Amino acid sequence: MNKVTFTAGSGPFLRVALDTPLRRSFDYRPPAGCNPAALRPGLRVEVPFGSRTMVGVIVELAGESTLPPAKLRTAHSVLDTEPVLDAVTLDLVRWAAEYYHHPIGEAYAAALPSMLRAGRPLNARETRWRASSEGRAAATGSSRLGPRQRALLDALGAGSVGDEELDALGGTTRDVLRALVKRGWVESFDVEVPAVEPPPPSVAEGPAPTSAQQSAVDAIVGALGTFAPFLLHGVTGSGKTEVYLRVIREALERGQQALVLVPEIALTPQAVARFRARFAVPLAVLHSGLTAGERLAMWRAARDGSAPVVIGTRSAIYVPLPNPGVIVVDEEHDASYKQQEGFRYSARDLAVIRAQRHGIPVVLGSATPSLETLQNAIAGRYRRVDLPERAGAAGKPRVAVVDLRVQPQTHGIATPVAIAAQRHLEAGAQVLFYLNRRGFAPTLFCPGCGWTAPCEQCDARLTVHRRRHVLACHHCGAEAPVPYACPVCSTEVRPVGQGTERIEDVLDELFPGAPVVRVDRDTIRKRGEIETALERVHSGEARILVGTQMLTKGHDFPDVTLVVVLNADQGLFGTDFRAAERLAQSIVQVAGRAGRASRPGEVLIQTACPDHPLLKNLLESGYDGFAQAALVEREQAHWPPYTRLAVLRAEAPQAELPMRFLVAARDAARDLPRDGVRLLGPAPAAMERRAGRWRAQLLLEAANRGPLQKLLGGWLPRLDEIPESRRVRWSIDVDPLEVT
DNA sequence: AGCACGCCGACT
DNA sequence: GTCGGCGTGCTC
Repeated sequence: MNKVTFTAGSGPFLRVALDTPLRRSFDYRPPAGCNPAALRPGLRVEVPFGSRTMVGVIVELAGESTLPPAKLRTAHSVLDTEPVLDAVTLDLVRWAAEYYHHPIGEAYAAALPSMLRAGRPLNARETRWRASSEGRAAATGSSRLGPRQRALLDALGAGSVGDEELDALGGTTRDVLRALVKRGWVESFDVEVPAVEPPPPSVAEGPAPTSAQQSAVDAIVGALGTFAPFLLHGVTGSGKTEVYLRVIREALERGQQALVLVPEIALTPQAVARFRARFAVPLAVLHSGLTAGERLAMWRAARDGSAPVVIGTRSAIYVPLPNPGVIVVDEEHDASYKQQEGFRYSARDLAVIRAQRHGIPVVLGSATPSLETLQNAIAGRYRRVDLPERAGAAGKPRVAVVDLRVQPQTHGIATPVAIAAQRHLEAGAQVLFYLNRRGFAPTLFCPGCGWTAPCEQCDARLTVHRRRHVLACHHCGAEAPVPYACPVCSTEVRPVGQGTERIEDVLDELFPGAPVVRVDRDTIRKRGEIETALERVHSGEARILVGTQMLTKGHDFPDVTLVVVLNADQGLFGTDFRAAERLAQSIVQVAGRAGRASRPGEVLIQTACPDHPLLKNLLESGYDGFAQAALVEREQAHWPPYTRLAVLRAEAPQAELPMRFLVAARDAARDLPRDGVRLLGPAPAAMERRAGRWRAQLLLEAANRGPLQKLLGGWLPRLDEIPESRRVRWSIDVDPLEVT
């Protein structure tokens, strides 16, 4: 069947990406009286869309439109005089939208700071709101005020709020605000956002590089000006950062910019300070804690080149850069580079694509590289550079397993571990306990009838939080009071198993003279709190550290000489094909915290399966040995990096809908050229019910990207035609991190 | 996703 | 009599 092509008058037409989940762009006529020669991709436009007006990005100028002329509408205005996104960034976003099969408009929205998304000018200052003097008088006096108005005025107090805070307050806060502004009780004002911090007056030279560092620097610097991906594999403490710093300095001396991506949790003031101390140039730092205005200012500084060094988390991969020389992805194995909802892109993988487009080197650094990256190095696509020795040369830590089946224990701490900890504490050192499970106990159990406290919204058990006196669900956030007795048989219930809270208590008892600091999401709620906690460790005031993942990322503890992994078994039998990789990375990363300075370190791993091949491998031949064995297993089992995956997920409040949708989706692929792509499932998710919603998934597996991409391209547009698609929320995840 | 329109139930 | 529940159609 032939499609009718309309040529609606003569061009140019604007092909515009709009922030909607619709998987296409929209054509418009240029605004009245606009100079067609000034139109370019990357300019933002304000356009009518249904009954509202929206801000979009011109992605293409089209000579003709396939749309009937009567349906074409005219754009209201062009918002920019020059494109906000440069050619490479425009291309990168388009590439990502296609590769991850995400609606183009949402992809562009993800690449822009919120103020630009909202149509504010590139040079805008941030708008905030505060109570006027009349407003403050009204709040204290007896003026007629709605309860919500009073609450907002109280919240404002003597301070002010910006867009994020308003959104966080939620609901109809904006309407309340509007009413207060109208009455003159709240006024808006613009704040000048400090662009970027000025460089320090003097910069340090940095330590002399080791020979391994020097050859790594030489290799990467030698590749400046060409596309060259590097795997920089350096054990913890081998000085990867020093390599980054020296490569970046060289790029700066050539008048180029550097983009440094770091995992979400690692962007600490200390990490930034390390960069700031070395370069006599302004630094743009992009992370989730910025206000909308700050983010725009940083983005602008990167875009116009006034900040030659840009450090940021995942979304910084989309920052426009006029003259990039090198991209660094630190801790490239970190899961936070993959966005886990909505637009599910991998900033690490996009960094390689981006470097290719710019024709520059990209450095993927890690002590525990992902198996994907290792495989790329083995296949010769990435150049591997190793940093073997630990700078400061403390020697390798001694690693041993403690068999929980035979050793006596006190609430999750084996006696030999307690003795070792005592020894290290008496020697004046610090001890770190790692347990990836927060709360007091993972289960509340009835010894009478076997009942355990369930979450009403999820297929999960509630975790006991004793400090806050609640049962909490770690999957949906639901909370409930802690019952004294079993609701079924009235027997007294008790917490079973260990969480970080309980371990903290046990350690207090075992080592009364040694203050304990606990670091997990319950003790660290706000940005900056982790610094306070870590300061207690660095000052020596605290002697024992207990914590989750949070503790393993990017923090150094020079005086810790013993690291205890309390429960390795959780990761040994995970259902996901990446469980072993993740466990190995966690163990190696946390072990890397031990014995930094001149003191030898010791690592003890508690497990009930000391003979598990993964652990034996890791202990006997380190991460490299583990990775080698794991790659063989992946190849035999047809998992990535030897196959390519995509997951179609669906969820709905009704139990049977997601499966029904996925079965129909499977059928919709029946007549498409399959080309070796296998469809596995659908099957209910590992946790079928979560936050009151039922979930299921369909897995796609292929030997190569090509056929998988082709199938997805033909298939996904059909899914909107499945009747159930209106009643489920579905999403596609290309290169998923988890397939459970 | 929004948003409008349209058609049936329990309430000021 | 209407307010409002959510099915369904549409967005250049």
